[in-house]
Amino acid sequence: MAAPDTRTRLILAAMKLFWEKGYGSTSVADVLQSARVNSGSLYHFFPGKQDLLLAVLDLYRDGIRRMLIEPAWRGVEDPLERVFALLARYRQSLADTECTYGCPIGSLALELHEPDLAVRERLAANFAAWTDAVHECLIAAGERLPRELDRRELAAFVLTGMEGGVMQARTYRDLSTFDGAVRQLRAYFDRLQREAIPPRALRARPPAPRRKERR
Amino acid sequence: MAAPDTRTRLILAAMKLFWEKGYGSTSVADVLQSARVNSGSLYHFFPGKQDLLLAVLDLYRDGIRRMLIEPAWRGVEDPLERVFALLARYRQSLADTECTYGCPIGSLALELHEPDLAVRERLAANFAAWTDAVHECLIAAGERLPRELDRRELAAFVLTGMEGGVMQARTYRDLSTFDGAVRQLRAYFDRLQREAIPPRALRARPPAPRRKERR
DNA sequence: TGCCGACTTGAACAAACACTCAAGTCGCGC
DNA sequence: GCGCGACTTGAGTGTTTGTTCAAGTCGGCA
Repeated sequence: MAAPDTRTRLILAAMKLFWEKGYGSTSVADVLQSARVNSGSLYHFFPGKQDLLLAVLDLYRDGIRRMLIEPAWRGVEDPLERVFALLARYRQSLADTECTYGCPIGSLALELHEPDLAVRERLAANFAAWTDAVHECLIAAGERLPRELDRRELAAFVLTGMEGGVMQARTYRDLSTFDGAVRQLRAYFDRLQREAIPPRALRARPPAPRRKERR
Repeated sequence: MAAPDTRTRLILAAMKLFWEKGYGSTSVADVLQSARVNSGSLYHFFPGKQDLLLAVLDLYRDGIRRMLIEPAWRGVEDPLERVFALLARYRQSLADTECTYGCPIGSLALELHEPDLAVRERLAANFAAWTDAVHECLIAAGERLPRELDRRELAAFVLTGMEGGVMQARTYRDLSTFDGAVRQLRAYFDRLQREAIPPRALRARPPAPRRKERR
C-alpha cells in the first residue's frame, strides 16, 4: 500500500472530518492538519473548500458499490434480504459510534442550506445511486412483490426509512427507533409479499426464503 | 398586537434564521440585525448563542400543538386522516419554499454533530411531541388497526417517513419523492387496516373512510 | 548543465466570528 | 428628588475563518 498522494490525502481527511463534524464545523485548518498538508498545496489542487466537498461527494458516489453496497450484500443472495442487509450496515455504523455518525450524505443534505447547484447535484447523485441499488433488488424479487407496485417509489421509500431512522437514532442516542423503523419497513414488505403470492402457489413459499430469519 | 419585547424578538428572529440558514451559518450579527437589537442586549438575556438555540427549541416544543398540529387537524376528524393531514402540512411548507425549507428540527438534528446534552434533549423532546400526536391518532383509530400492532413504533415510523421524505425533496428540489413516501406510507396503512377488519364486517367498510365507525 | 512546470512551504491577510464591557437610559419605589 | 436595578448602547476584544502569495524544492527533459 503506497502512501497516498497529497490530493487523495486531502480528500480522505476531508471525508472523515465532514462525516464526524459536518462541513461547516470542519475548518480548512482541520483538514490541513489531519492530512498533514500545507494550505498552499490544498489551494493548488482545489479552488476552495467547497470544491473539496465536491471531490468528497464524488468519491462517495464512485465508491458506493465497492465500499458500501457490495460488502453489505456479501453472503446474502435473496434480493429482498439484501435490502435489509443494507439497512443492517447502517445500523452497524450507528452501533459502532454510539449513534453519533449515521449517513454522511444525509447529514450534509440537511446541513447545507445554501444550495450551490454543484453540491446539490452530487448529493442527489449519491441518493440516486443508493436508491438504484435497492431498486435492483426489488426488480430481482420479481413476482414476490405485487405486479402493480411502483418499485422505484418503494426503493426511495427504503432510503426515506433509513435516513429518518438514522436521524432519530442520532437524536435519541438510541438504536431502538432505528430498529423500529426497520421493523415497520419489514412489516410492510411482508404484507406486500403476502399479497403478491398467486393463490395457486401459496404452499410453495416458505416464510423465510434463505439465510437467517429475523423479525 | 403589542410590539414584542426584546427577548422574544431575539428568539423569533433566531427561529426564522436557524430555519432558513441553519444554526452554524447564522451569525449572532445576523440575529441582531434581524431582531434590531444590540449585542449587549442579547448577552443580557442569553449567556451565548447556544442558549438562544435552546430557547428556540423550547418555543418550538411549546408551540407544536397550537401552531402546527391543531391547524393541521382542523376540519379533519378521522384519526388516520389526521396523520396524513400532518404530512400534508409539511408538503405545503416545502411547496411554499420551492423545497428549500422542510422540518427545522430535523435539519438541526443532523446539522449539530457536537451534541451538547441540553440541545439534544430539546431536539428529542420535539421529536417526542410530534410522535405523541401521531400516537394519539393511532390509538384513536382503535380496532381499525391490528390489535397487536405497536402503535408507538408506527408513530415514530411516520416521523421517519416525513423526515426522510423532506430530506430527499430538499435535495432533489422536487416534491415527488416526498409524495412517493407519503403514498407508500398510505399503502402500508391501507394494508394494516384491511388486515384489522374482522371478517364478518368486511362489507361494512367502504373504500373512503369517513368518521369513526363501529365495526 | 540548465531550465521549466509541478508541487510545497508557511507566513500573512482581511473578513467574520462569538463575545465583553464601560457608559448610559429609563421606570419605579421611596 | 433620589437611588437602584433592569435594560440598552455600540465600540472594542481576541480568535478563527478561508484564502493568498512570494519563495522554495524537486524530478524530468533538452
